[in-house]
Amino acid sequence: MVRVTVDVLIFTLRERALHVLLVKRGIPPFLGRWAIPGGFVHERESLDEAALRELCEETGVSQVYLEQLYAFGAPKRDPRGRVITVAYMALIASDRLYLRAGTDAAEARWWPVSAPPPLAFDHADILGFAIDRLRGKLAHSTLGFQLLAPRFTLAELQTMHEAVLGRRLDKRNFRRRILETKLVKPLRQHRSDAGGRPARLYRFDRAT
Amino acid sequence: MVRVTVDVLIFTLRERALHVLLVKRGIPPFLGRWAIPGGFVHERESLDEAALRELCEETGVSQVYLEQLYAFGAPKRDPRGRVITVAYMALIASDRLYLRAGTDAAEARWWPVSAPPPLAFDHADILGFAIDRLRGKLAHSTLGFQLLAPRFTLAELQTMHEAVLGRRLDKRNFRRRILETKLVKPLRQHRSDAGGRPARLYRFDRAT
DNA sequence: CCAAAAGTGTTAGGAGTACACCCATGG
DNA sequence: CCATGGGTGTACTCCTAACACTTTTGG
Repeated sequence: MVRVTVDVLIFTLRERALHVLLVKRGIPPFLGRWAIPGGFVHERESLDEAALRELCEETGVSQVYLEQLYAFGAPKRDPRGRVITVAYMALIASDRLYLRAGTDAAEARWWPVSAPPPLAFDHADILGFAIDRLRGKLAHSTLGFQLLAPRFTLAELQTMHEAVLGRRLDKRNFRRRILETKLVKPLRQHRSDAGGRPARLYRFDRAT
Repeated sequence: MVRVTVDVLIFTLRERALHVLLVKRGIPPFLGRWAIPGGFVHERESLDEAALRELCEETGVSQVYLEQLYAFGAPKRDPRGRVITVAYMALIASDRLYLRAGTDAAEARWWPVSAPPPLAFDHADILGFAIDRLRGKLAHSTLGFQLLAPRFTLAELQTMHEAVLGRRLDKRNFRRRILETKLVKPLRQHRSDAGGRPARLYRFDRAT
């Protein structure tokens, strides 16, 4: 009989780079190898609910962006037997994150997607699939805002886009394009992190 | 324990309209209702292989375009118990089709996607998902050629696009755009179906 | 006053869209 | 010769991309 798991790719921004949460396996197979967090789907929960549960167990957060990616079902992807996995992608703003102590996993940490460690199972394929999907949807949807705090500067928004896409963007074109969409609403507040002119804060405005 | 099925949406063109193959259920639940053809995933086959197998059982064809769409896993989507289904989409040129006699299903026939019958389970959702995906990918990929015979006229190609998108397209713009892509190669042959000037034939040319 | 980051317009090229007439063939 | 479908070009709009200097603050 087939067993079904969900694996959840949890992305966040740290230090201007896109990171993914991985856990170190405490049991065979692939003991000590890094893996995408996940687990079996329970009898009375939907796939989406299972993914939310895994996400919450791992990070303690809820109310996040979550999207199903793809079902991976090669017969020998898990040496223990027939396991099909449905991969999900979650995006979390780093200000909402505190990694939960005492998880199932022996160890959990953030890895930059530009230089991940060797991964267990077919998880490298799954990670590649997720990054492609994330890049593809960034321009045509509002999912990117999920990686930012509720109030953000345009420089932060641009840095996020650059981190996801892995390339630099033109500041003036970026700002014009963003402001034309009416998806962000300027606030009266400003913020000055380092020395320099304080930046205006914006918030995401789904309505318009 | 969870069971896993694959459901395969098989699309083709008939009489200038996009059609989908549905089967009439011979057993409860939803006895007599129309449904997307599918079946359980076997122990030693991948999801893709299971979808190919179902497709071949239903239509007798192989070597077709097949793409995984989405995994549907609401706990009560099947009243008999926990069944997760992975939906696939297949595209077949009508010249390659002959519906296989003596399938599992009591009856199988083509339905126009613009006016499908009431469907079993959550299959109406799945059909809607598939059509959205097909429309979305038509412009940015070469999958549409799978719905045509190896040699086709530009009018046939345009009719196919119109059938999938559900709207009329401008002839001159369509032809210019297609020819600019270099994806089609003109042949020396022409064809005259009805009265009128014979149309030049083309073939899909993946190489360039 | 100097360093550091924020903020701001114009131009050129390419993509998409609207639109009307002549051509080749069969009957 | 006429009905039928095949085949062609131009102009306008909009989006994208390239590009450099001024402004505001903290130290």
